[in-house]
Amino acid sequence: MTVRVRFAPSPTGYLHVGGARTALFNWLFAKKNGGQFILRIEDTDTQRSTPESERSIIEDLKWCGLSWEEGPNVGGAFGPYRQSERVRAGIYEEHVKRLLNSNSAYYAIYELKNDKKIVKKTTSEEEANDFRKRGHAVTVIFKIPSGKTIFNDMAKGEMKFENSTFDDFVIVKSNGYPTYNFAVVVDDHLMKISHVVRGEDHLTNTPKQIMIYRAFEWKEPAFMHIPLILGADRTPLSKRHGGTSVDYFRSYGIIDKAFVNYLALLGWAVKNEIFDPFKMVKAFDLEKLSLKPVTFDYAKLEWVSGQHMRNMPVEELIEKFKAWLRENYPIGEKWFENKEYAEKVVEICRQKVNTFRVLKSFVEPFFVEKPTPTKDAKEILDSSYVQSYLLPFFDVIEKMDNWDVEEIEKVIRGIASNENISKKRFFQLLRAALLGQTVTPGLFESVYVLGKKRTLDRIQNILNAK
RNA sequence: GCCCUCAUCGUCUAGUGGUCUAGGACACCGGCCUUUCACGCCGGCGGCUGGGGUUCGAAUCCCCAUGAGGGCGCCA
Repeated sequence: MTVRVRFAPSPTGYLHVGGARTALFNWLFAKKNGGQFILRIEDTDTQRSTPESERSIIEDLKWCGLSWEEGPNVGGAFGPYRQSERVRAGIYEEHVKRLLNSNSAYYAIYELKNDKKIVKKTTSEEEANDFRKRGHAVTVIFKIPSGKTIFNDMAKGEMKFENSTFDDFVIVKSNGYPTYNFAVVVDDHLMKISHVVRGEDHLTNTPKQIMIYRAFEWKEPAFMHIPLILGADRTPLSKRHGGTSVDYFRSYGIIDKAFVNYLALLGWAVKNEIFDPFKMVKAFDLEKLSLKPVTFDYAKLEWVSGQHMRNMPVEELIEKFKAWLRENYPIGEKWFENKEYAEKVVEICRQKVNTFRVLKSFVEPFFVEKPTPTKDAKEILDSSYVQSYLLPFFDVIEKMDNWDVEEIEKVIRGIASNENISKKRFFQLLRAALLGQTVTPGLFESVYVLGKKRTLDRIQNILNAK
């Protein structure tokens, strides 16, 4: 059997980290089994669905590195892949009729001014249309059969539900659109989905859906429900906890691979925690996922990001960093005109930061003509002793022939011990003078990367301002 | 209220009846390195939700309790 899985977001907001994780696990499962990963847009909520949301969800999925064989704007043999388009194609309508005919569903006619109160149930289309013409709201309701519904969840084992614990439920709204529980069944079946892997919030929807499968006499796919992501206080992850959308972490400056790495880590035990999830498909095993709701740990995410920051080839990091700058700090893109210099700068800065946002602040002073001093740096530069230590530094640097880190270190240490100043103060003074910050990459490396000319120019600038 | 799921350090987890005085990672604390902040290295703190069983033996199996999460929409 070919594995076909899908991710089916509703375009009513941003892609949530939980959604991203679900999508990732589906993707991983598909790849591992040589199957297909399908994207379907569930936009049957005409009030809340927006095209912008669909766009941003798709963009965020792509940022995560996910790709799909079938979906909107991609096509495929089982399209269309937007439910609104499927409504227009009459796909659900045709299936509702079958349910009506087999007595598995009925029309509900509501009181004229009260669309909560059902005044009549019927399976006659004619009768329903009649009422509709007279202004009554009409829906189609699925009739819960008697008995039990039993299925096997891939993670949790046998699930058994008494059908009597469920109430008949609406499958077609009065505006003609199918409801979620109905549309998923029809689409998953028609799209030949073999495994439905989704959040645990859908667990109790599953028996309802299975009842529909059985009413159609269709074979249902395999189901697996994965735990939800919670915040530190064990309540559902929300804005109060920090960010919840993929978009948030993206602009926060988390590296894409690290984000996906962390998502995979949530519930998946591996020996080496830092990895490229896309190279781990063989090792991936859905059924080994942990069953308990997981807490989203922002600190660990940052750590994972930092690991990737340092491990990945600089060229690759720079590509990603440039993409981040394009979206968040466009003037930073021109920093990379001098590729060789930029590479060196990034190389020394990446050693100490975890996110692009912080990388940007480390890197920036290397690229601007005259760095704007931070408050701390300004305080140092305003003090009276500045000239007396910067002058000898200038002279010594100017005389240097071999421009290498060891030599620079020797020279700087030399001044610190000759002059009447502590190493710490002197080093901080140089940081402030050269980079306008008191927190910088290693001082000797910084001077080395800046190069002789820039170093001299910057010192000259400070001296002139005195 | 009814139904469903889950339960090992603060967090993510290893563990599948004896090798567990419960292992790792993040966080935290201390130290080293040292030029700031970090990175890195070393060390420390810290946990089997409770109660009953089953068994020679339970983190591991069963039951109950408790706690947490989810569902019970013309939302998905």
